[in-house]
Amino acid sequence: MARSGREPTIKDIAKAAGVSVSTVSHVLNEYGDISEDTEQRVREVMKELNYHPSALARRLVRKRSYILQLLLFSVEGLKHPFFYEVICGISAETEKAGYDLVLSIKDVRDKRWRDSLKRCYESRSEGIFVMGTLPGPEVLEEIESSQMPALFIDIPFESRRATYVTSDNIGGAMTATGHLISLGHTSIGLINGHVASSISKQRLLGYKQALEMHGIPFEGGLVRPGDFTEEGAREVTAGLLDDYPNMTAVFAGSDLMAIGAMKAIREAGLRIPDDIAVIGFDDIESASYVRPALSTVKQEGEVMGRKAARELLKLIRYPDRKPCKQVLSTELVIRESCGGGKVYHEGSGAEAALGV
Amino acid sequence: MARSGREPTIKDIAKAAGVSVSTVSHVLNEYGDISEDTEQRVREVMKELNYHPSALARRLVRKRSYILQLLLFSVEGLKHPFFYEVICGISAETEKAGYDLVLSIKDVRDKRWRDSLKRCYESRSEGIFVMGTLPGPEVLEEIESSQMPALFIDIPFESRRATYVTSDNIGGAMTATGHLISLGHTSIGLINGHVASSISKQRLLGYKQALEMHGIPFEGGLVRPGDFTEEGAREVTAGLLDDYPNMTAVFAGSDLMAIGAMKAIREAGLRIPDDIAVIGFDDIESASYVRPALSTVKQEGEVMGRKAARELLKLIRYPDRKPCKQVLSTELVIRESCGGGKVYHEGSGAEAALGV
DNA sequence: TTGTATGCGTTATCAT
DNA sequence: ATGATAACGCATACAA
Repeated sequence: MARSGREPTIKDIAKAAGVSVSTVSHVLNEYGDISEDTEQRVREVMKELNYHPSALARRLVRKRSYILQLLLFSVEGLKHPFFYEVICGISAETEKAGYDLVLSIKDVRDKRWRDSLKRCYESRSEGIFVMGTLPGPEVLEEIESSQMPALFIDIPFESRRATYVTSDNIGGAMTATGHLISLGHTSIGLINGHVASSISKQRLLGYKQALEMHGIPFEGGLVRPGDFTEEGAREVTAGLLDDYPNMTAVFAGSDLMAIGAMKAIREAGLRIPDDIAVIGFDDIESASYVRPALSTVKQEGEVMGRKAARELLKLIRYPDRKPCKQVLSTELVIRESCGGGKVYHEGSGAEAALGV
Repeated sequence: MARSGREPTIKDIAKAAGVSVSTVSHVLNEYGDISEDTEQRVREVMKELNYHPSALARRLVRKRSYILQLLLFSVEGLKHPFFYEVICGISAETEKAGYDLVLSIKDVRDKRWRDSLKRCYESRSEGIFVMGTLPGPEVLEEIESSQMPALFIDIPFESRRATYVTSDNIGGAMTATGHLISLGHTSIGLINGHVASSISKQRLLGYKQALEMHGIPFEGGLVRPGDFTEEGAREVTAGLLDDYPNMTAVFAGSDLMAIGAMKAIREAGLRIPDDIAVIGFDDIESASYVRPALSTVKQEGEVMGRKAARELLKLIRYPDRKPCKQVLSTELVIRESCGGGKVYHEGSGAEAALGV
């Protein structure tokens, strides 16, 4: 046994097995050029000494870190369940590929995000995932100039070594708006996210296109910027309700905001969906719990994470590959908050039993 | 400039600045024994060449990885928002301490969890966080025998180098049950988690103690093991409703299960809280969205994560320190699902405006 | 099939 | 205040 307190090294194994370090190295890396006998002996010694080759040393000599960074810009108070799903997808794929995933969660207001990137460079991360609400465009510049393969989640940024995955926000918004129109609504409010956010812009676009397709004139006042929070949406919706008494439906840019909108509607003494129909975006867990259950546009977080990971791995593996963005299709989930629709079965059939 | 394609090394900096590598190293590590002039020059060169010292090399020579592992055993379909909060807390503290946090999410059913640990050893992780539903007791044995400092979340395991943080499950369960009792309920169902899970055992204990304190006889049939899922709780509750028509309240071991219970209650044609009162555990986001809003016992995930991280860091820093477990207090959050109580204000005052 | 020697990019020890 | 040099633990080209 090696001196206690010290991790056994490849030398210890070699000595104990009576061979050279390179022989040990060869069995470690399965070169397949070691005799049955020797290999057996070496493996036994490794077991015996509980040997684990140092990834630190291996990474240094191979000049590869096998590390991927996940940088998440989080907004306080907005613990987005959607992120959790995406992360699960990313983790599954990167682990399968033999990478370590280093997680870094930064508050958007934390000005020290450069420190996180610096440490990411020092760790020689082979690539990076970026998600959440960017503290500013400098993040994009910084990452682009770093030349590091990068994959953005729901942040449409492309460069020579970077690309993104996102949902079909335009299509999803069109579907949502179209659903409301098909139910007879013509005065539809839009509670959007930050105007700066790209997904908000796209959803506005989809909203407009749906209106246009059905010959409904666009009314700018019906569009209000929320901030992706429940409370923000509640306030904005209250204003909308005051200004547009004829409005009969609301499309919110996220389920969280839809829930805020529902509160405002109820506070105004109106009923959902009888007086005002509501539809959201995301399909978070809560969407099926609120009453009435929220109709929404579903995004598959885990799938998004997996696709992101696979793309980043390709970018790393084939440095000359042109980054390829991916737009995932969305799915309309009809529950109760828009009325009139059919009931969406969620496996258990519980919704159906509850009646609409 | 260094040959393109290669990251500049400390040698490149030394050469370009006309000094030795050790001088560069000294400014890098702020020994404070380099002349103003030289330091200035070295720093300029580093900027110019966009130099980032290799953490790989540094870690090897220092024999420290500055890496912490986060192992999360996840149950499919149970995307626990609570975990997300805990992870945020862990990330914040570990990053502050200068550590990289390597995230690994494994499905409980995935038998290859040993691979994750193996890679964790190879990376020379200085410590590990473990959370979620363990695939078996072998995980504990494995981690204990590894001698690695370990911190478990909501998994009461202690050894020479390991300990855990958890909420006061007994106290929380007592509070919840006591709340129901104080509202006049005497026949109270308990939808618990897996019997094997320690937190379930503790919550059962708290439930029993509360009954005893108020002289209410314990009725074994009122206790049913759920599986922490919404659907499981729904089925179990249905059975409970059939078997105990006199039951007037239900305490669920998690908010998710409470929501499932609510569905079953409604399906049985009963009203909440008029016919059956319901209280949960966790205080996840959805708890405030369901109608009626769910009264529950709140656990602070982020705080738990921060405490866990601080404790693990101490364990690493002081190897002879006795691991110190932490039990965080819980808080009763009264909303609408138990009736009779006062209204809990959630900042916005929206609940109050909705009326109860 | 196995061994020897060199280097990966740092830090640290010892000189000067 | 600065420099030369030996580790750190491994992989690999080359020799035997």
